[in-house]
Amino acid sequence: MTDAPETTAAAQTAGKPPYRHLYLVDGSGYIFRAFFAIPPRMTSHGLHVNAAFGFTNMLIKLLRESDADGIAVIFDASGESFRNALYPAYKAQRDEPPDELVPQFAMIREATRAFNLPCIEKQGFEADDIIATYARQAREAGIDVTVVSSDKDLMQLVGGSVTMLDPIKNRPIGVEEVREKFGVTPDKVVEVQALAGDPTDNVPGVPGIGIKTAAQLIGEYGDLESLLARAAEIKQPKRREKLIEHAEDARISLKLVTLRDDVPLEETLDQFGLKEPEPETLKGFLERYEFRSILNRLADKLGDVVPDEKEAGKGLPLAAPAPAAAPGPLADLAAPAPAPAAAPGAPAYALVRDEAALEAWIAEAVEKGIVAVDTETTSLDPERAELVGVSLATAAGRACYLPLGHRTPSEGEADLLSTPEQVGGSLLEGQIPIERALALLRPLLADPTVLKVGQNLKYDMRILAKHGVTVAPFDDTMLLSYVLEGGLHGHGMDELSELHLGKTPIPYKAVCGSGKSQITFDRVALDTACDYAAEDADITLQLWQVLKPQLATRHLTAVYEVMERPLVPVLAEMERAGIKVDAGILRRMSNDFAQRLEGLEEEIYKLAGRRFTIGSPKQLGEILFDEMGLASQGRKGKSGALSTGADILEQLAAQGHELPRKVLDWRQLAKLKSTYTDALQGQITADGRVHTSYSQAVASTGRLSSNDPNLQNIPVRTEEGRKIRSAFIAEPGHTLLSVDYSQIELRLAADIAGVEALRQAFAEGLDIHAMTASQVFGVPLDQMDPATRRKAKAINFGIIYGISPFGLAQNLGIEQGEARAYIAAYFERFPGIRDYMDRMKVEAKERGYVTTLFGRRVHVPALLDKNPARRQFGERAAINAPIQGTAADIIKRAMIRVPPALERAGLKARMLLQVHDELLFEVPDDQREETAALVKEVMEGAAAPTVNLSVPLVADVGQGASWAEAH
DNA sequence: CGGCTCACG
DNA sequence: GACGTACGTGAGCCGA
Repeated sequence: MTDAPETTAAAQTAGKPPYRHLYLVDGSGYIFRAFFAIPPRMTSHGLHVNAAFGFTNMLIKLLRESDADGIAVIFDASGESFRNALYPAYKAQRDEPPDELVPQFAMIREATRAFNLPCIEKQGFEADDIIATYARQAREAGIDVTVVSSDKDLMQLVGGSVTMLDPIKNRPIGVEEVREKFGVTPDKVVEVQALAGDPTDNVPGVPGIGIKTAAQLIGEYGDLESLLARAAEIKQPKRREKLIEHAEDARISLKLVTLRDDVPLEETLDQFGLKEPEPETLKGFLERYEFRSILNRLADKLGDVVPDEKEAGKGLPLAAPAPAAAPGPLADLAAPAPAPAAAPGAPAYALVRDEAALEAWIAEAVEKGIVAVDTETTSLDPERAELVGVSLATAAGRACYLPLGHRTPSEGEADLLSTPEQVGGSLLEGQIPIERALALLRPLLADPTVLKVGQNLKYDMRILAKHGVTVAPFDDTMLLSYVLEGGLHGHGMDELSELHLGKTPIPYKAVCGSGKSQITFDRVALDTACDYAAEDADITLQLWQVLKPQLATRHLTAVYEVMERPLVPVLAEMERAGIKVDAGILRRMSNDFAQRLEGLEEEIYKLAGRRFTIGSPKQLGEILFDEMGLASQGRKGKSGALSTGADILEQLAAQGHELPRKVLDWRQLAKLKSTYTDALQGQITADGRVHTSYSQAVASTGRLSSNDPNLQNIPVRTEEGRKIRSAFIAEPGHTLLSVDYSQIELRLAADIAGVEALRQAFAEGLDIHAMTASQVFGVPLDQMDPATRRKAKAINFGIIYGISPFGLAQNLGIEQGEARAYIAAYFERFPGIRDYMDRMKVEAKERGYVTTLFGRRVHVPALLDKNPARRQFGERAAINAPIQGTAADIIKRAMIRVPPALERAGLKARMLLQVHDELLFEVPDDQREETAALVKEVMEGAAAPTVNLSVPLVADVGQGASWAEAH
């Protein structure tokens, strides 16, 4: 090995090393960082091994996934180094390492030897100097060098064929990263360090100069000596004096931070070529410290740990890129390399095709105690979706895809002669049978010691529940983001990835296409599917790593853990339950509407003098305002067209015009037909029920939203519309029970704004709108007329929304001046309201968000907009959000408590729907009364014990065979 | 795909 | 005095 011809530049080496890429691992640096970065971990004997475990995994990763064909691990020798002779205080004030860490120093050396890697240290020198020495030698010998460390003191080595790799973040550190950190190129790093100093190592530097200033000075003067020589030219007096006064400190600092690259060393470069580890030694080491996941992963190399391996290497979950050069001695430790030349830094993901591989991933997840999970299906609608595959991620950049239901791509059009198999496609080979795979996954996904991380896990839970798989415990990155940054941006994975990881995930469109040529995920080729699906799990895990720690630091743990996370399984169950809908009623209504619409259309055309598209605001506007010359309020929309909204048509109708009235009637029926009676029929599934989907991370205030279909906006305000609710029915022998909060937002406004008169009224159970009317308009309660009460009611709503004279005038159809006077009278009577409004505006402007009584943050970025309209919009939102948001918090708390309360009481009711202040249940007839009382009690007490409201919460109960009757 | 309109709390 | 108006949603239709 040593007989290769020497190069002149490599005079110090004993021969030309038989490798091309040398990895110099900073063992001492690693252990400190790993100790604090990796969660605590103990052997059964109580020995702390977290840093050693991380180190071992890191070595395996290097051996398998990098192109390293030479490795040396470098350590600090015990005792002082030559730097102490230069400057006695150097590293003098360092704390003793923690007790749990001390024994791990030896373990890491043991690990290094177990992998048959050289362990290098030298008295009187630090690891960094040794690394610098070998890096220089390797560079001169034409060998690429990667320094595995994140130590800033090593960054001076970067450049040319030398790069660094942060082993904990698994991130390369190149010239760019160094420049980001120090503001200069690597060759100037020591100059900057010398000026800035380093308090942790007691490197003095020049007082008052940090990295920023140092970089700027070095950028200007080139190097430390030139700067010191010309220090008198510095303009800032303080800085000039300090530089002159501390010039000698700076020179000593330079010597302290400059690494020696001439350390006399026994081991030479040619000894660092990879050698196969001794299986018994390695196995002994792994067993001694109980690194079971690693034992499993290396099972095929070490024998008999996982007995039923069929092909060597096949079960290994690690995908390694093919070595660039001839395979090194450990190449055979590496998994087969399916990954082609990927972009630098782009991880190659593993495709799991046999049970052994799946078991290895599961074992790794168990070992890690955390795994990100994502399912791929044939549809976004969980009711119709079929499971196609599952992806798992166990660490950043480490993920796999488990295909389960991929089929042959269907070719061409199906015709009458096609067999069902040709239409449906046949299951591809090389996939673990789905039930077998799920049998393996089931214990992992239910394992109480393994945290499952997902993005919008409710969806995956519903899919997996169909196969009898439950997921617990779990975290949801979408909800983490929602709790942390609700109101600032959306919480979809692509958006979060861009935002937090600076990475654009593979677009779904790129995999499945779009529009007419879109295919379902089960028709995607396995390799493509793997890239896409495993990336999702990988990103999800990385998002968790970014987001989860922020919960505690921003004091949002309770919001997440008490109100959001526990709601997920509750919502999943409500969605799964669905609500029974009588299609016959809807069909008959649709037919009725169709007939009446036809009649109305004839009349409208007659009145207009011609046929036109009534549903087109543009055409209607032309008829009304141009052809018929009706006077309008002149309100215009963004497109510049005059508005034909209901309020405008209402005014025109009030002026005695026939056409606007007819159009209003037509619109009402058209809306009911298209949005409700027609659309809902198509949403009824095979069980005769409609299953909505709740979005938990959409509404900025903390509310839920309902979609596909939206069951939170089923008509109720008009007689005609309410009929649609009669189609929502209970199963035979059951009753629908509706329990809704009475005036919850107004009650909360009274509490939050501290309006004593309102609180009093609620406490006494008075008619709150009548009370308001008597206060504001001076009418005694016993003489209250409906019109006055109606005005007061509008004002009360206005308060909740962030009232304005214009809005109130609009709502009541009165002059703005009159509305202004009402508001003034209101504020006069209830001054707490105005104080509250001002407080919210100030708070929101200072902090960017307002909070609910339960601590939820609602961000209102519009408050800082320079456009006054948008800013005022933000002000109103800031006023409304604590009220609406607190109400949302309360009903969420109730929803979480109701199912276990029913369970304890032995009641069989199912919670079906939530409509902001109402919960709808399907109850066995004989349990109506008991269930109603229980639900009412839970809802009324839902703020306690976290918040003690100064107003009572009241929930009203209704029941009947249909939602129309129950409401 | 944005705008308009309208259903709900 | 600007700016364009009540807070929060989702869905269907029209027309570019």
